[in-house]
Amino acid sequence: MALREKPGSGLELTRRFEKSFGFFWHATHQQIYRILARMVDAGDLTVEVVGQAGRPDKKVYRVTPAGERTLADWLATPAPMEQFRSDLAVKMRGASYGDRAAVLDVLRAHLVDHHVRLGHYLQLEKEYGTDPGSLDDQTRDQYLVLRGGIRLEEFWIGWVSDYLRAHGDDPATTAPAPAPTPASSPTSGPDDMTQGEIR
Amino acid sequence: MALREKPGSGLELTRRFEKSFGFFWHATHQQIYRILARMVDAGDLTVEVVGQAGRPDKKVYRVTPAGERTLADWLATPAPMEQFRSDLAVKMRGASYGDRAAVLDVLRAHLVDHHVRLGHYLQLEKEYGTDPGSLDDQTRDQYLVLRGGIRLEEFWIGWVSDYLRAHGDDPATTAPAPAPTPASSPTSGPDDMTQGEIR
DNA sequence: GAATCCCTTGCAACTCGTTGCATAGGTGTG
DNA sequence: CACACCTATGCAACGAGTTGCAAGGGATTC
Repeated sequence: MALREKPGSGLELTRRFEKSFGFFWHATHQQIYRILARMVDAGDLTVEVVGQAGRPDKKVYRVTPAGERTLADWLATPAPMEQFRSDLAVKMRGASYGDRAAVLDVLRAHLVDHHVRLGHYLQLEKEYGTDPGSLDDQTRDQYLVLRGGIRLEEFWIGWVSDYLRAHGDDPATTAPAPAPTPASSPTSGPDDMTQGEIR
Repeated sequence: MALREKPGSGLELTRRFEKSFGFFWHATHQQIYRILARMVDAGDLTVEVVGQAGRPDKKVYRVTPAGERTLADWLATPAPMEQFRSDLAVKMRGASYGDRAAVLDVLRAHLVDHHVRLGHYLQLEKEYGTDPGSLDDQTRDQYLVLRGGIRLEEFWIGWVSDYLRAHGDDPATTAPAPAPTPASSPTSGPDDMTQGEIR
């Protein structure tokens, strides 16, 4: 996978993944392990078991030339448009079949979540300095993806604010998060919870 | 499900679903059938087999009072934030591990797709008239969800345009779709293709 | 008249992803 | 010392969703 260009073990990768890909792709260690195993089968990776002092052994994975080719191919492959799918949209759409006030509550909660995230992302954005044009290619890509995250949060905030407003609610009371986390917050970030029921 | 408030059969629902939910939730007839069966088990729906002249029998599903309660409960249930997940983001992020020009091509293709969709949605938006405030609750919800679709397309267009621009590409050449489909296009709409490889 | 398509329902098999649990040694806390 | 926790890997089971295929009759087309 695009980030495995630096070798590492399953858990390491999981964490690296979470940290750098976190907000636009989440994966559990389980998934990573399984995919890693599959990729070894396919010849895209090699494994090397490394013993560690005072710790369980770990398996260090490395990308093979074939793997690099696979990756390059994948990158050049046109992907079909992504299917947007959202419980929240369903709730907005179907609000009149239930307690509208309750739905608005749910939306308001989401709104603050998105504000929090946005604040977090904006914080991260600062770390790229004032002139993104001066960054090297890889870092610029990172920056641009982060910009996407920011735009995404703005999209959500705009949308549900619209909805709330149209239903006589004042989204401004769900204030634009005042002071975000001081510098870098270790515990914060894209906190994911378990999935809810669907339909 | 939020739309099954009007009775109908599996295939009918599938089509209704596609038409009204289409762009923010896609479901195949298979899924619908299975979920329908499950909901009958759960007591949220009743079935009635209806014979038709010159056609296979169909099963008409209806929501029970218990089903309405289930739905209302679901609507009021706070859902955890949705996990954004995007191949495209991965490609942008990892473009330097492959042929960047090819990635830009992929992005350009997406850009036109999103422009097309946006055009389509804007067309639909017109049908709601000039004063959305005057709509009844249900129709307004429909309208507001459509607004979300529009915002979503704008998000995508903004994002990938940013990316292209940052990499010396001029997104304007991927022009803002000139003349959209004349009035209502039967064959167009959220056209979905099969999924591509992941990671 | 034959071929083809549509309608309706459904089965089987698969992928992707999640959750819960197990193992097995090492470290830190009360 | 016991308990909880971290690291590291992994199994088993499940749920959601997709694809391919089937059956059986009606309608359309050549």
